[in-house]
Amino acid sequence: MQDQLMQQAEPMEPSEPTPPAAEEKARGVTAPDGTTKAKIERAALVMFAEHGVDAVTTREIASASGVSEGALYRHYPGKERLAETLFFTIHKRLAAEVRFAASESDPVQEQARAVVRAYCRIADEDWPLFSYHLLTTHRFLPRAAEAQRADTDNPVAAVAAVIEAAMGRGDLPEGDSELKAAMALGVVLQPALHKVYGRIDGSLSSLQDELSNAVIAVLRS
Amino acid sequence: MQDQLMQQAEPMEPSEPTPPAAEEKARGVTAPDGTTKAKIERAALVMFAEHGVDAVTTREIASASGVSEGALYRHYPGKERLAETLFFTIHKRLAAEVRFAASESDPVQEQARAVVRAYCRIADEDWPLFSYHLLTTHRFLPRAAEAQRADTDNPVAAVAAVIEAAMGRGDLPEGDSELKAAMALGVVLQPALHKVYGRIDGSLSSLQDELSNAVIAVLRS
DNA sequence: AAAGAATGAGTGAACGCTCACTTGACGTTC
DNA sequence: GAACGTCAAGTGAGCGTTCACTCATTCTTT
Repeated sequence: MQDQLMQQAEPMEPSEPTPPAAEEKARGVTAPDGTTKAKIERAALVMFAEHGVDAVTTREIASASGVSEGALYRHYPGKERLAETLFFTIHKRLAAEVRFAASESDPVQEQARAVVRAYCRIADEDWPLFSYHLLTTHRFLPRAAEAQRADTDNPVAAVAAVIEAAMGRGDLPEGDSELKAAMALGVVLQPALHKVYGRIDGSLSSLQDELSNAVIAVLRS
Repeated sequence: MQDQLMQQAEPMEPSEPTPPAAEEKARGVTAPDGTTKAKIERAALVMFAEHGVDAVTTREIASASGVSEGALYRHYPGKERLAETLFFTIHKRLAAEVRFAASESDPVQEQARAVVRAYCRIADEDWPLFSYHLLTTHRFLPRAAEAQRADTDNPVAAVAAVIEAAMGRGDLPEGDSELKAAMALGVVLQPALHKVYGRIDGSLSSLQDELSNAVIAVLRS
């Protein structure tokens, strides 16, 4: 990206392969940090989240991650599969975290608080990954519609399961658990979206009390 | 679309220019029904909503609306502006309907019910338009970030204004009206999204009581 | 030296958009 | 009322560009 000049510039040490001006850390999503695969994933993720999958070219991903375009194809069969992998990585992780957070607490209010806290933590820890998931759900979910209900776990099913269990326990009034799950998720995800649009600043975690209270109110409504 | 065969086929009456098998009605979004512009808009809208703006080609839009590709460029400077026009048409309409619905009722619960009812009605009346808006917000909103706060009215600002007024009136406890607006919108929009994904069936209106109750619960939380 | 990883110029296909042309409705002239 | 001119609307083959992907070659590691 920095033109052809730097080719015969000073021979920087190989243990620091990224240019000095670069500030991005290459946290892996699927691969161990520092590997070529991780660099590709991180660069793709950040750009996908900002501009959308279609607006980012393979050349741009290569250039931003400091590797060649061909290297991308050694690790992924194509751009689409790369985008899909990134999506489902966090998709499955969110589901797992929801189930875990709910399993650690008891009355449904505490479960709600724990789940909201987990969502906020994940979002703040890796905002590009979280916002990418938020913005591209409609690209990948319909395709996996069958796999959805079958093997692949997902956040919605996880939340619905928690609600259903609470209903069975008498913690919540009986009702449509799918709808309750959707509404509860909306309470958290819409503010997250507004953060993407710049209408809300600060971390999501700083809102967790208000979010939790609203979620609990929805569940009881 | 139907090959070259039909050129010298039976001479169908000119008052019925659409092929007999066609079932789409060409409800206009910006233009009067039946016009070429309306046909283009409707076809583009349906395909954009289903596959995303980038996945639909101008050739496909032309073929689906039964006009030539060139005709599209007589009415719009390009595909992107077509997509943008469709988006902002409903964007502004939603804002106007929110303000109107809120102005017609008094205590904030009734306002919430009226606004939710309006949202559900619009969604059910023209689901392609509504779901297109839902799925492409992140494509157009950031661009209009400045215009957003200035001249162009928008649903979020409208909802926030209603909430703020209710707070001033003492109808609701004081609090962050932007956040409350986001959460309240999420309660409605996330179930709408789930309808897009096929996780929820039936009209949105059939859920309006549950949605209203949840929205009110959020506002009071 | 052999295998694995990375390179980057090259390729073919697809796409948004253009433009010379056709069509038909309407007005004007004699 | 026939001939002509004008104009808006529509057409579709074709143009230039972009992009995902390939592969012969080079570098790196063991």
